[in-house]
Amino acid sequence: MPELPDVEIFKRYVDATSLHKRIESVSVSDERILRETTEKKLKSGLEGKAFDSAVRHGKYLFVSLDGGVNLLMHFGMTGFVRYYKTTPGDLHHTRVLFDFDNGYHLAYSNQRLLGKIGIVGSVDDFIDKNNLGPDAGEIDFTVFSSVLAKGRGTVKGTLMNQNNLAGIGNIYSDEILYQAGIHPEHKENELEKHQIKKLYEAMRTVLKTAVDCGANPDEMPDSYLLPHRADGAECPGCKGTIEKTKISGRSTYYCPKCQK
DNA sequence: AGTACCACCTGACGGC
DNA sequence: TGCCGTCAGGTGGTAC
Repeated sequence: MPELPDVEIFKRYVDATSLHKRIESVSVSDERILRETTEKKLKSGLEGKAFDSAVRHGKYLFVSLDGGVNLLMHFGMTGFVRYYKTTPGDLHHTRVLFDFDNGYHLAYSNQRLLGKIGIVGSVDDFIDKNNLGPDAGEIDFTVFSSVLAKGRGTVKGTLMNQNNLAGIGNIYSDEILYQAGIHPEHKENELEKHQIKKLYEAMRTVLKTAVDCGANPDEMPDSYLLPHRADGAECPGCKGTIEKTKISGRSTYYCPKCQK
């Protein structure tokens, strides 16, 4: 699931539960989730230290520890974190577990193993090295416009490309385009100025609203596509029919009447 | 340089 | 009941 709003919720969750507690031990139950590190390195880097603060960039979460080290977390499609004292019955697929000195635990769960856990020094270096664009929640209008002006692909593809701007995935690109009234296959360099402005405003509003709703579609306004994101569903705007199609291999939902 | 497609994984669901 | 294909909100490599 996790796109920018979801990861922002995870960040707040980690901030609220897991900071300033001594990490007694770290255990990895599936090494395939590790990125450029090993269980041994993770243990030696984290055990005995404490999480200090969490920072999010796009869909990545970095949790800093004393000593200039950061735990890197990416959630893929099925990842999340959970803080608890007694192992919850509905918690499966814990890949990495952090045990704190207060008897509580933080689990990084990820069913499909598409995410990753690692250790990085500087967050800025990581962003540079991976060519991540500015965070979608922070990008200013001028930069946003210049990004959109140069590409020749579909608007949807551009919004989802993490090298352009970081944090938007399949779900929220659909929502943003729906709110902006722009067809997902619109060629990005053929967008008019007022459409780019509208897209930018929609992006900001959607991301903020989603975070305010705890990234939970059930909490979102009825005027949003997310609660109606199904083939044949009723468009909350025009009462027409939501259609499903595929754009660059990803399932895409949109309203043909509202989005031109 | 930019875009399209497949592989990486697991599990749920519908059809036969 | 069981097997099979398909699909799922991400990313990175490779091939055009």
